[in-house]
Amino acid sequence: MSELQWKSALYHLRSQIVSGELIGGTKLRASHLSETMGISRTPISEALIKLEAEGLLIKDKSGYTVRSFALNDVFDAIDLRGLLEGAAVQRAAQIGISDTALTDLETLLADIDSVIESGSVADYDQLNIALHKQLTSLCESEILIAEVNRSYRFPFASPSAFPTRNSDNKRFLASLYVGQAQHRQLVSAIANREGSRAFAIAVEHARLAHANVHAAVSARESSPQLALVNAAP
Amino acid sequence: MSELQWKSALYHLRSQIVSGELIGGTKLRASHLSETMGISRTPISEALIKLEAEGLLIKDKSGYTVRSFALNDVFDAIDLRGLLEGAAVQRAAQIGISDTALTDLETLLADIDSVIESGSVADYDQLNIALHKQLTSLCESEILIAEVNRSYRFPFASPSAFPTRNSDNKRFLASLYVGQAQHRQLVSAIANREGSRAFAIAVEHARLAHANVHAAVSARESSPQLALVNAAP
DNA sequence: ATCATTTTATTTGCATGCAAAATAATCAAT
DNA sequence: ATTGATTATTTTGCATGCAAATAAAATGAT
Repeated sequence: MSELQWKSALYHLRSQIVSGELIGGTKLRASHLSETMGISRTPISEALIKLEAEGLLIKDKSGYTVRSFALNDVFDAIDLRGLLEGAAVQRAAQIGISDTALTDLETLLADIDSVIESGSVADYDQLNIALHKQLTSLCESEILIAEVNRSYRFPFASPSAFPTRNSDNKRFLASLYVGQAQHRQLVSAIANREGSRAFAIAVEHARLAHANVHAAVSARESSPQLALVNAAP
Repeated sequence: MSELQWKSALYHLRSQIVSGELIGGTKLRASHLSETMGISRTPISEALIKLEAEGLLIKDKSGYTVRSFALNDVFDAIDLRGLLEGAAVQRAAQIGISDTALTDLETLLADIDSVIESGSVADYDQLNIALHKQLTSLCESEILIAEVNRSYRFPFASPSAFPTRNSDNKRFLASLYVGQAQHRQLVSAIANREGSRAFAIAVEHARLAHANVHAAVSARESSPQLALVNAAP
């Protein structure tokens, strides 16, 4: 497992940014990072270029700066994900899916049911992501799939954002049930070739995350997914 | 005008790819490009990384390859643009726009009318892009605006694709009139705060490009925008 | 103190050298 | 001829040196 230098720099910097360790507005200097990380500037620069393309860094005439996110950016990113996932499932419904694909989806639904009962949030996360990926893949558009996945690049916009924490919280538990009900509606809509229904459900499903963000903010929970978001003005 | 080396490499390579001079599947070697372009490998590598992030190149374990586009990728990219522009104008309609913004839009509409009459396709292109940018900007979501602009990165998906050529062609002239009618409908929907109408018109407006692609393909026109698309299977 | 100007220190953009990896070429054996 | 092993060539990934650009510090003027 050759651990390329630029990759480890990329992963390290990205995790520092999304964890909030590097707050918005921080200037990142290749020469300085090179010293602290003990690797040369060339692979650091590569990592910085890629992080800029991901939208986590902004480049001005001299140097990179960690991007600041306001709360409305969070909502916009969530809505963007809903829009793109919606387009994907709408197309999936229109073209129809195979029996085996439907069986796979139903297996995933059942698995998610059991992890909700068992309360294992880590497993829920993983299965939830798997279901979303599976649903998206059914649209048979490489370009659309790539854009849906790209919309997950900000941690607060990923489908697995917020539900993962505070599993003993009632409101959170309710949102799990609602979300899972929407998953079932989504699969049903696709199976029945109801494209616009599938679209609407996916958009609304993403909107669940709005409520979770609001809850996290008003409870002043230090949610890891919100670490890279600036204090509200 | 400081002409950075990596920028000129980026522009040069990008234009070679979108013009079809470099066809899909071609392998791009930094060392070789360095010699032919007379600049060192470092800025070449930067350009290649950025082109990969743009989706024009694919990187396998060793080296970059020019991406191949099939015809269905073209339609998918056009639909993606329609979806994102649609989301932007829907939001614009929902939040409402200022009087001055509406005046600006109407000025652009009138300008487009006159260039259609005068038949200057280059001017049409520029004004059409300007109108689309203006419309998109009204959604007041930095994140959405960025994604709409990103959806223009493949030349065949940009709003100014196909209409620019064969201005003496009847079918093409008709599509200009239809497109401009849709522009007016779009502005009217936004002014009237009719969000879902605006969305639907934007999606349909992008679909005009489908017909232009079909026409270009069946006429075997060597359309510059289709240069990077592979021969149909 | 505030601001402008010069000086000093960093930092970036680019070139290039080099080892490790990958590709291409050569040859051997079936 | 095809396959496999060996060698030669190219290419990448990384390190690093250097000039030009940028930021920071120091100095001086009001």
